[in-house]
Amino acid sequence: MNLSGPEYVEVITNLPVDRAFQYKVTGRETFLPEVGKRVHILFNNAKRVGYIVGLEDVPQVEDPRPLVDVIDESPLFSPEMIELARWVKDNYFCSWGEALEAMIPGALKRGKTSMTTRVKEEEETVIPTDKHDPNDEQASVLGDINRCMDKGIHEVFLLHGITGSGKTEIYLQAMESTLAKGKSGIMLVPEISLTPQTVERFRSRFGTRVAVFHSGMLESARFNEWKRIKEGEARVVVGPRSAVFSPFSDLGLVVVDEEHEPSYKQDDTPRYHAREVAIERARISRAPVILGSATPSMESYHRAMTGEFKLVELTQRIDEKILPKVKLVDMRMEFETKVGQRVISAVMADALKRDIDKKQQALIFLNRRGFSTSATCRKCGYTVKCGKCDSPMVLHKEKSELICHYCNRRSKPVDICPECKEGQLMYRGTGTQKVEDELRKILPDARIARMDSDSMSKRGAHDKVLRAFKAHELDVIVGTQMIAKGLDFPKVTEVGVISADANLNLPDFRSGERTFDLITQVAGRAGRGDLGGEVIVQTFTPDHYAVAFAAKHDFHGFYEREINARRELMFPPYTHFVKITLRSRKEENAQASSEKLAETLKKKIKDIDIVGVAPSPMAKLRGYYRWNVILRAKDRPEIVIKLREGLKGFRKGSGVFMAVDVDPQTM
DNA sequence: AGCACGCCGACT
DNA sequence: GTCGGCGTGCTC
Repeated sequence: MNLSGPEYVEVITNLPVDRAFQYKVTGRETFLPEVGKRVHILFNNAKRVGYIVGLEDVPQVEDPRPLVDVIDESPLFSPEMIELARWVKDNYFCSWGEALEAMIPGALKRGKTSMTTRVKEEEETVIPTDKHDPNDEQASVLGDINRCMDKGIHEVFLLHGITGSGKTEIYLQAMESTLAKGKSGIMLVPEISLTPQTVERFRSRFGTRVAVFHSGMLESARFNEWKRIKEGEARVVVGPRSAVFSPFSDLGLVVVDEEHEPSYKQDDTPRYHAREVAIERARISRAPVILGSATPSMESYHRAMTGEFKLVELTQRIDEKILPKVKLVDMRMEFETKVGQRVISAVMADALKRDIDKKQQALIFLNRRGFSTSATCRKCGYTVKCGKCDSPMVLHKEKSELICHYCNRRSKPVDICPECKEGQLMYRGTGTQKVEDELRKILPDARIARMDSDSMSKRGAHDKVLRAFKAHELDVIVGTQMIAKGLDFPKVTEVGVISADANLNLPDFRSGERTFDLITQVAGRAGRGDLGGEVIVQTFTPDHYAVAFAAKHDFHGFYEREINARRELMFPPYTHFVKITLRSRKEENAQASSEKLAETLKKKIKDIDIVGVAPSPMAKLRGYYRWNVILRAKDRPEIVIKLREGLKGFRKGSGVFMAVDVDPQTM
């Protein structure tokens, strides 16, 4: 028996069971049981990994089972991180263990203590980049942030700055101050902007003190980086949302770049929002947070307006370049007058020709992969859909396939309607592949490349195209989201948006916001050099406020308009939505269960605001029929507590799966 | 989440 | 008679 140690430990697991279980310490464990260490336990007669969250001297059940062993010599989780996990489960509806486990690499979840890692690739020679002297605006923010760090004050700074206003330089210098004060910092970026260029920028400033996470990293590399952070070797982390859980013991700063990006929300359990976790984590560590964006989320800007966040408007463009002019092309007119100009308008075509003649470059943006977007029968009107999803099959010309963009199911393209077996199918709508074809017709001499996840699947392909573009071995790039962010090419004088309203008709209260963000972001790619720039935006709804304000570079105008609508409709940021999705192979079961759930909640929770019970906008996905129960609440932790209570008696039908999403990014 | 217990239908 | 369907409840 261990005389000094505890007699019992409280253990949680990654099961969706929101409770700790007690185990008996035998005294024969390899290591002393302590809070934050992993253990092996027999739970329900199965061996699994658990996490110690408490020590006890009195048994709560008659005869707790003994620990199998303590895995770790020293704790994996600090008390702060265990608290953070508790916050996550209280705000996002998961178990404590599920939240805790989201914080560590896969190998550790499986009980491993070490991993053989491949020999590190040759250290590249890193050229330190010049540190710019901050201008007045930047110096002022940096001063404020430094004061917070010195006094141990948690404050959230919202940096609203147009492209080129020097946000990244502020991040880098704030991070330098953090390190100078002997603390560590986290820099969150959306996965899509985690390009080699971004990483390079950090490495050049901080060298080997930087740890980097990105998707497509080998598990061993992930483990390695995690260990370097844990051991204090790495002091700065750059990574996507999960990097918010980096195991620093001396956190001094968290930066969330592009804070409005939907990719900060995890779309499986635990369904946390990394920006919100970042704020909570920094609050626990009494550290400042910097949120940065050219198009802040309604949520964050509203919190800045109410004084909860400190708003910093960066108005000076570092190089004093003026913003590019945005020209809207009304595609309704185009359709009426010029048959055959349906993809690229005459205005855009002329501008591109001019641009190429002048030996300048262009970026053409369309947020849709493939050649056409749907295949519809001329006779009976049937649209070819994926057998497993409620979505049209998209023609991909390269491999001559129909592909479902939701489940990746593939089939052979056909000419005759599979429904009526008579009508000819017409392939309608425009994807990046069609745009590429059209561009080659309009600009026969131009060197054109396409960048989307189809053409960029090979490792290094992305980098290769960008390098070629930089060297002006390419004139035009047509691409999806992946060309909308961060690219900085001085010879790009023309930026085209093929369809500004692609997202506008989605049944989602954020569709206006998304459209505004996208146009603004893409527009930011033009005119970054001395040659000036122009943006041409094709739209069927030039009068829509999201399109019109984006064209005028007027964030504040857009915000005012949008926030008023949100207030009137009682939508976020004035409330929180909770989306409960029930899915089943049989549609009746999904429907019956969601109706039953709504009834149960109505009965058990007083004042519950059930906004709707309806099929999900994507009513069928991967062979499952989906129904949503949407709730609305004033306070997030409160609705989570109430929901836990309300769900206690609820029995969903067999074969029905339920997912609870707090603050969903899509409805 | 698993897994066992338990209570009703169609089969060797 | 029994095999097995999945509804229900528990896991220290």
